[in-house]
Amino acid sequence: MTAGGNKKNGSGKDFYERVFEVVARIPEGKVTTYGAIARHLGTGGSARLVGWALNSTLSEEKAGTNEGQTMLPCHRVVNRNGELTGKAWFGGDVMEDLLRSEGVRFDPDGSVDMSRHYWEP
DNA sequence: ACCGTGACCTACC
DNA sequence: AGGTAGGCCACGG
Repeated sequence: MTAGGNKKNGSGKDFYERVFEVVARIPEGKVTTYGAIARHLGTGGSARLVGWALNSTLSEEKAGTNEGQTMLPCHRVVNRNGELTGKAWFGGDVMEDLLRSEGVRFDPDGSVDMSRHYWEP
């Protein structure tokens, strides 16, 4: 984790907070894409930052900073292809199970039905 | 201040 | 139609 395992506390939560808000606003049974979020934030072409932001936020959550409601439904965030990219980060099939629990339909390939569950900020 | 990395996306060949 | 390459912004060291 040269640059992945970050832990910025104090200043620099600008981007993370923004992503957190958007992702937290995702309705149940709906999924959005990194690019859409990035574009909404203004980062536009830097969709990777969104995923990175989630990673950082997750780090905080894991650290125990989740005083209020630090539940970031990263499982509702997928790539442009509808694939659960961060599935590995979740720890196996937790992501898929969560989405399925919400009523999300999965394609035979294992991707989410963007046509029915695509939500845009 | 620069380089390297990152859960991506778009464009060109 | 498929594959490859580059780009974008942000953060750590």
